[in-house]
Amino acid sequence: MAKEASKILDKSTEEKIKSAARLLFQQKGFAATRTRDIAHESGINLALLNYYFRSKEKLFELIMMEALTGFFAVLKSIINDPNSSFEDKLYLLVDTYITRLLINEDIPMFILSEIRSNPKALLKVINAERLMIDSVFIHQLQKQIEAGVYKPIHPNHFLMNFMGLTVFPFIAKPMILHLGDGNETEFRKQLEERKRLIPIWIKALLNT
Amino acid sequence: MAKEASKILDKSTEEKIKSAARLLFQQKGFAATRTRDIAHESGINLALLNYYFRSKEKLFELIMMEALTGFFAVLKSIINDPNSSFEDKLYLLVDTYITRLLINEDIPMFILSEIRSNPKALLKVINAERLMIDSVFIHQLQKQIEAGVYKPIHPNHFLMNFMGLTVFPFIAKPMILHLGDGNETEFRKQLEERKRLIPIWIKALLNT
DNA sequence: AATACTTTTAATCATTTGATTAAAATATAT
DNA sequence: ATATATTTTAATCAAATGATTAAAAGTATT
Repeated sequence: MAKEASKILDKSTEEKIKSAARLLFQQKGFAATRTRDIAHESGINLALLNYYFRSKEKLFELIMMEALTGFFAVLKSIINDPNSSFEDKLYLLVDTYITRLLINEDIPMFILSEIRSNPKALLKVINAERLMIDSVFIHQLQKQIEAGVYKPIHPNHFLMNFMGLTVFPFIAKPMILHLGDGNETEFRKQLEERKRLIPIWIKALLNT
Repeated sequence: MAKEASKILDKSTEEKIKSAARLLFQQKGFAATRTRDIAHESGINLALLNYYFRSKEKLFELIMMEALTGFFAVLKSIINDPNSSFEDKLYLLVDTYITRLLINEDIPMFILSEIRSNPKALLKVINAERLMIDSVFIHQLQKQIEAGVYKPIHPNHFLMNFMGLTVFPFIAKPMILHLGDGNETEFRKQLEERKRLIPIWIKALLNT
């Protein structure tokens, strides 16, 4: 096989394009991103984008699919682990997601705003229907409620509370900074604090 | 003056365009909205859009400004009312915003995603710098904390928790429906429930 | 009714934008 | 070294898109 060297180069340009596309799609969304900007950002010729990925749409689908599978793979593995307790999962989910989102702050807005533009296409592809409500995590919560450890709560409320507390700050960051004291370093420090605080708060909600 | 009759017509077409623009901009965002779609949606000739509003940008700025001022006017009047207690404000904010957002579900995603594209331009225009942190609402919270009614919490955490619990469900609706039981009627009923529940939960957080 | 002003329309423009093509450059195989 | 295959480039295309224009239609004023 004489493709080793070229395959490496292939992958290198392909990956350059993907990285630039990831950056721009996540920052500006599909509609506001120009293929020329992706080409420029990755330092390649515009035609190479179509050579490697056929079209802007195809490239976008690839980037989005990778973002979604990355997002849900971690979620699935945590919430359906039969060997960890409800509380374990709570800590692990908050810690894992805040850590990941501090590295890539744009992911939540990217996923949620593009899902809003095209909910069926994007959500049907990933195999996540009733993912939460049928999970070990939620079953464990319901067991705890039945056992009297926590007060009754509808799983949907729990889900909204949990995601709201964890994910919302990343979505609303510019507004929160503006309405608050506007210190970004402080903001990131507070997000680190929330790894510890959110599980405590969630448990407080569950006792109310 | 001979403009009365025509003024009414003016306003009617102007308003038709604005309504269509509001609908499409809020649903699809600035970049994905075509002026032709606005024209078609409002049943007017494409040229009238420019006749009345000069450009797509200008029309967008108008729509966005009205959305922002509507959003913040209510907020300001509630959080700086010296005659209501902290708890009063809590109930009123949650109730007012959930009621409004149930009528126009797209507003939060619209505002937050467009602010993300252009934070300085959009946030500087509205006079809301440190709006929350310098409000009577937050001052009252701090008094209550000093008085030992609530446990200490950083105002930013409070703000993120409060907004997260209230606003996040509207932003993540398609995903929440997909991860949960997918019943939209049920979802709306749960949002109604949250008017009562969020203040209770917030107070639970503040006691933890 | 005649005139002036405002609103609306159809046609068209200029740019932007996603995509393609044919040739050049580079790498691989014989 | 030559031939073949792959990758890259510059030039160009066609459609989409925001905007303009000049004429038509409608309304108000005298």
